[in-house]
Amino acid sequence: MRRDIFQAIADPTRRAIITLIALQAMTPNAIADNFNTTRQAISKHLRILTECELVKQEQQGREIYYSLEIEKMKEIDIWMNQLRKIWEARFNQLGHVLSTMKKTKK
Amino acid sequence: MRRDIFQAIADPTRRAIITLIALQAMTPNAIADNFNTTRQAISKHLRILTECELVKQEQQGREIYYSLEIEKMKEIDIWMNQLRKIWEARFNQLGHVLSTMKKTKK
DNA sequence: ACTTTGAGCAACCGATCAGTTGCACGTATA
DNA sequence: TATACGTGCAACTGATCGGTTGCTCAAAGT
Repeated sequence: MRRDIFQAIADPTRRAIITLIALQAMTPNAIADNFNTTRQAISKHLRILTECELVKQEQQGREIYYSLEIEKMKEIDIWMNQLRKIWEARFNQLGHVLSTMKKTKK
Repeated sequence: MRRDIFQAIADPTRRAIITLIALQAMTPNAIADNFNTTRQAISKHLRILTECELVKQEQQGREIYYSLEIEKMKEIDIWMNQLRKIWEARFNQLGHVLSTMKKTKK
């Protein structure tokens, strides 16, 4: 199974779950109350989120509290920053080309 | 069709395409040279990226150059920042709880 | 002990996805 | 004008997805 973060956050329901549990740990039932689906469907989403370590569980009696693994979210930042770097490199390159053109003109 | 950015970047091939054209505009054929798939498959990916405005086209004779729409990428930043805000709010709240506990202890 | 409650797991279903093959169309080039 | 090239589009296929229903199991409540 090729579960990665980007696939995990692709689904709107999963993004909503992430937003929900970002504020406080919640049980599957409590999470499901916020959606128009069955608890099992939410459970499936939680399994996917757990599989790619975006979420961690904490058993408390027969209840399981799910909370966000903030560190893992940074992987998205990392990708975005890599992209920004490439973009800036391109921008500098363009600047270089422009200054070269200027020089040539001289 | 519910094409949104998050679904667009869920696919690894599409992320690779984004990284490729972030540096410079490229034609579908040139892009396809970097992958083990057919040109048509890449064309499909480009259509999806175009549909959610992550990519823009520029016709040049019979060739079409695709380049990255950096502004659109910021939508990911926006979501991440919203999440960060929630996370920080939670952190402050936790701090408040801790200080309240301290006071109670006194 | 019996019942209720919270939760995960498995099997199924329709929809969507990523990829392929085949085709059509416009633009260069000979 | 005939041919090669670059591209998009449509139809098909196997795989995956998101969701439902039904089951089991363990922990709480009576």
